[in-house]
Order: sequence, then structure tokens, then C-alpha cells
Amino acid sequence: MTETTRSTRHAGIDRDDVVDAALRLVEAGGAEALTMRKLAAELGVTATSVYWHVGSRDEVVLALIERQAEQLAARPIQGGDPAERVVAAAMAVWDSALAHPEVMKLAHATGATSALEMHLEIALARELTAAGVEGEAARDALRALLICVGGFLVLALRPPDAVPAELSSTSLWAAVDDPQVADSTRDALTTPIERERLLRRTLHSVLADYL
Amino acid sequence: MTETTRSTRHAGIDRDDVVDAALRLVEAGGAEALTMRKLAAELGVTATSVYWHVGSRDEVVLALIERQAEQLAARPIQGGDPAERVVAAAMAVWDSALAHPEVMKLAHATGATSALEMHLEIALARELTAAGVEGEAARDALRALLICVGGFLVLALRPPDAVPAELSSTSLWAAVDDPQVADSTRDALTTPIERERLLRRTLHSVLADYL
DNA sequence: GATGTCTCTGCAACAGTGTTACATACCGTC
DNA sequence: GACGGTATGTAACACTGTTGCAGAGACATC
Repeated sequence: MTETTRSTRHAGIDRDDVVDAALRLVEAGGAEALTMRKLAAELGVTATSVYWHVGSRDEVVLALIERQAEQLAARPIQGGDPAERVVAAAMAVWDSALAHPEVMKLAHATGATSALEMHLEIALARELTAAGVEGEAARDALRALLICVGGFLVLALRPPDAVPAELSSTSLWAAVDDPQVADSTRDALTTPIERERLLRRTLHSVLADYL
Repeated sequence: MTETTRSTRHAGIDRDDVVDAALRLVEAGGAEALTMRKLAAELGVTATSVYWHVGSRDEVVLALIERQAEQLAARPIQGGDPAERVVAAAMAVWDSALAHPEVMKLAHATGATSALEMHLEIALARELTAAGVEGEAARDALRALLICVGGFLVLALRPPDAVPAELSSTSLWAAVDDPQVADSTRDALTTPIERERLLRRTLHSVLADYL
């Protein structure tokens, strides 16, 4: 309605300024640092002014995610083997999420992950097409790959202090004594997880089913 | 310290009563319904009394998860084929999580998923042992399978209204027009996901790599 | 010039959250 | 009856998202 006349009525705050400040807060202090009052303080105004520009906190979060999605350009995919290229495209999602963990957490909590990662999803679909996978098979492959990445991200993005240490999987397994479970397995399960290696192998396994 | 003398000093509230009430609240109204004041009201006391029995809200959540974990007994695994039995054990995690979605969300938000699902993890390790997978291979297989289930659960447990519909993956794909993406793939990606079928197939793919 | 109108901002408040300092009541024991 | 630990209530603090109301400032119109 009023976007056309960006006149300097009050020399005040812009909607983009709000999103900028919100992004600054989130990248600095995590998702829970995005408070309307902190946001207002960051802009040097009061919360009411922020509310005049954006309807609610959710709206700020959504605009924030869309802003971030624009800057999240799909990198060129490396690798000659088609399968390798598909996995590389899926790993790009992993890398980009780890590069902006706080925004990612926010997107995940809001459920707007798709909006954030759409560029990367398309890049993945391209590589699948190039690998000769199309239609429902490509759909299932893409979704399965992305969901696997999502599962690993849930683990990776969790703040380390979230798990009370004695409830971590590794220490829980150390106390297991089950005759039906091989001892070597039990011992192996007390070692920390190597996320990237395991993810890469998992992606290859999942993809192989569709090639 | 005082668990031994369960005397009826005040005919008042027990720590177990608090956990009971918390479980009731969560199963009824979701994780955000677990408020210290609501919890107190459910028990007919004030918040301070609740705080006397439990140190903090986090402690209630943790006790809640442990309580639920006890009741989450591992069901007998169906299927003769070893691979089928392993997948069935992993699917048991999926089923149990869908049976108690609110508690599951809470456990996930707290990061105590392992504590909640430990019984099922052990059942899965047993089936892997029976299938002849041991040591580091079994460790990787177990973790990969569980993380895949976790990824699917993130999708499944998300409240439907969390995604603003026009940001859902299916509707975003409907607007995609990319020459490098096969049209059949694009069209297939506008159809809703069949979670259980895709999960089962993914689990088989992941497991096959370790058999 | 006075008046109104639209845009923007601040003050103060509401209802809600987790949490705590403090004052009590109750109960068993000495 | 007095002491002490157990258990509860009152009231508050510092937060959160959000909003009603009162204004400032810039613009157009009479």
C-alpha cells in the first residue's frame, strides 16, 4: 500500500531495517535473543514502533528467513560421477545449514525450512535429473535425501549443553549389559559420532536405491 | 533423601503427583501447556509448592520423559527375514513416537530423545546382532537408522499449521520452472509425501549397506 | 494561516511466563 | 508445650508478546 512512497517522513525506521536488526540479533545471540524489545533497542526505538512496521514477531521471523534464503545462493556442484554430484548437492544443504546455525534453528522451529533451502532443493533436483532419475523416483530420492540431512542437522544444531551428559546416548550405552547385544557393538556405541562421514555414507546408500 | 518416609505430613502433593499432572497436561494440551502455574492449578496448589518438590521446570520435563520411557516397553519384533526384523525395530521407534507425539516433541526440544527411546535402541541393537552385524558397522547402522527415523519424525510431528501453506515444499515446487529439472520430477514434487512408505524404503536402503 | 489527515513514535499497561524471598502452617518428636 | 523439618501460600521480580492511547511531525486542502 505505501511501499511506493518511501518518503522520509520521520527519518525513522524502515521495514528492512527491522529485518536487518533481527538478523543481527539472531546471528549474535541465537533464536531466543530475538525479542521485540531487544529488537527495538537495537534500532533505538521502542517496541511499539517495531510493531507499526511489522505485524508480529512471527512476521519478523518469516521475513528474516526469506532474506537469508536470498543470500543463500547455490554453489557450483563438484564431482564427475553423477552419484557423487547428487550427494554433493545434498551435502550443500548440510554445509549451508552449519554455516548459519542460528537462522537455521529459527527456520526449523518455524517450519519454514523449505522456504530457506529451496534454492538448494532445486540444485539437488537438477543433479538428479542429470543422473537420469526422474518423476516419482526423483521425488522420493530428493525427499529421502533431504530428510536424512534434516535428521543429522537436528543432532548437529543442538546446543551441546542441551543434553545433560549423563543422558547422552554414548553414556547410556556404556551402562548397557545385554547378552543379545554383541559386546563389540556396545563398546562401539560409546564412541562419539562422526557426523559428516556417517551422513555421506547414508546419503550414498539412500541414493543407490534410486539409481 | 525423603523417599523412604512417605508419611502423610500434610496430606499434600508428591513428586510423582507432579510428574503425573505434568504428563496429563502435556498429553492434553501439548508441550506449551506445561506451565508451572497450570501445573500447580492441576494439583490444586500454588506454583511455590510445585517448586518445593521439583527444582525447576526442566526437572519436571526430564522426570516426565523418564516416566514415559518406562512405560514405553519394546514390543516383540515381527518378521522372519533378519533385515525385515531390523527395519521393524527401527519402525517401532517411529510408531512409539507417533503414539505419544506431545511427549516426543518435548523430549526432542529438551534433547533427551535418547533417554526416551533407549529401550527401543537396545531392541534395535539386538536385531542387528542377530542379523550378524557387529562392532563399528552395527554402531553406524544403528545411528544412521535412528537419525533417519528422527528426520522423518521432525516432519511428522510438526503441527500442520506451523507451515504457512504457501511456504510448504509442495506449493513452492509448483511454481518452479527450471529447464534442468525434469517436468515429471517437478510435478511429482507437488504431491504430498507418503511418510511411512518412504521411511520404510529408506531404512531398507540404509541397512542394506551394512548387511 | 488554520485545519485536518496520514505516518510514525513513545508511554504505559495487560496477561502471561519461570523463579524466588519470605512468612507461615502442619506434623512428629523430645 | 517447645523444637524442627516438611509443606504450603503471598507477593514480588524480571522477563515475554502485544495493544490502546496520546501525541509529534509532514503533507494536502480549505
